[in-house]
Amino acid sequence: MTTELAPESVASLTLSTYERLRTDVLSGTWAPGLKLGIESLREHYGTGATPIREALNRLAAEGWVQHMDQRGFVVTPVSEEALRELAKTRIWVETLALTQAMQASTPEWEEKVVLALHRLSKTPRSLRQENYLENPAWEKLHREFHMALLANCGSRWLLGFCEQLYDQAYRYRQLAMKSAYKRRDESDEHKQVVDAVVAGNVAVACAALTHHYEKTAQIILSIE
Amino acid sequence: MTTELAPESVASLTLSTYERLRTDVLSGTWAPGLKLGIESLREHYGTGATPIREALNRLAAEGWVQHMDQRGFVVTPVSEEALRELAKTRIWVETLALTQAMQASTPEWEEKVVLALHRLSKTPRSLRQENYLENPAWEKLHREFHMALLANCGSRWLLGFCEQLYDQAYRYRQLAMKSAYKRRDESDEHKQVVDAVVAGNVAVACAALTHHYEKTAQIILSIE
DNA sequence: GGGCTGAATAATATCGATATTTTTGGCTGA
DNA sequence: TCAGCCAAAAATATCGATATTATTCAGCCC
Repeated sequence: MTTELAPESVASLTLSTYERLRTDVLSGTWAPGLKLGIESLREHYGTGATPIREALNRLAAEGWVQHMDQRGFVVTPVSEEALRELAKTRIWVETLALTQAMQASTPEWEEKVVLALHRLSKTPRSLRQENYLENPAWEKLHREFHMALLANCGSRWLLGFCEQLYDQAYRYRQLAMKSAYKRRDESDEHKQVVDAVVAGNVAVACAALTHHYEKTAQIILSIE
Repeated sequence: MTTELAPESVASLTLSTYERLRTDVLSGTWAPGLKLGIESLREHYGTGATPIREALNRLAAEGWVQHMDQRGFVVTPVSEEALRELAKTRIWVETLALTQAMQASTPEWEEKVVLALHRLSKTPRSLRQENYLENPAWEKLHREFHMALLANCGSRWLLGFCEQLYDQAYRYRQLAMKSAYKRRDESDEHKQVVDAVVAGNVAVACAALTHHYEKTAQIILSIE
């Protein structure tokens, strides 16, 4: 057997194009409803048409873009109704996942959750004091915290659904940030969830998580 | 505006290739773990490499095939453990969807469910009396019945997840059928769910649905 | 004899060009 | 003036060929 090198070192163009395109849709660089012409993307990302098309097909299956047969791709539109539906679904599905995770609780899992919260709380939300500037490190730890919370649910399917919903919600957060930033302190909300998890109180934990998401949705809706 | 023709009449090659490939994976024509070489698929489906690759990318995002970067595609393997996890997840998620659907119940929805059951019960499970031969009409109506049951849940996301899980379970059913067919009468199980839905009893309906899926998984596991 | 090395081989990934399809815009006729 | 229609233009979808990357296998060194 040969020695293994870092697998990411030479990703295929399709993969890296996929990742770049995905990032740009998530971050709102490509606005909702925008037509994504093959030719313009080809130029923008400096590749041939094949990697672009393959990436777009994957993104379409994941719901980030829509594919109209013979008529190209558009960034999936957003709407107030879609956000409400997303938030609702997220509460349902993540509540389910958290319940299962807590029922299968182990000391190792509990420790990972506490650790994830600790790391998150030590990282600043914004890179600048005066006005908001996204902190990639915080975003990464925030996602990891929420996923650590659900990691123990015992179903990769369910976990995958939660990731999808998280990322979808992230896009709405990003789009809202573009128009206005409302200062907010989530750290207390996170802490309440973890406290309930450590105490083993499923009902309280789910309620805290629900409250966290309802508030997020409410803030975004108040901006738009 | 010009007159609209049937939109399916001239599907792009990518789309029709995607559908054919998907069908072949679902039905077990391409066995789990099988390497799907671009060249052989290209010959088999009589197209260029581009439509094949695009279809494979979509299927990869949906979990039907796995994509190893620079190393091609393989049909997602199956395992006893994966089936158990799938069945478990399905019960969780569909129970959730059914609960929400019933809480938002309307006469129209109830009627659609009853109708879907009626149509299903009038269609034979197998095309032949002596031995099992899949009846595509029954399969179609069976899927429609299960989706009608959840259609009222109020979340397209949740509904999409349920469809994914249904189709995944379908593949396991198909694979199991290839080795042995156990005669089974699902019609009674379906009826029990609908009776509880009509009666408005959420707990009983969810229990009946859970029982239905547990039995399915158990039968498949007993074969393998 | 066993494991490593490095060309030969086979496959994937990518490109550039072509064939189809949709869209645009101007023209005609009422 | 406006609807309907045809031709030109733009874009998507697809192909065939090429560049890149993994795999195989024989030969070599230890």
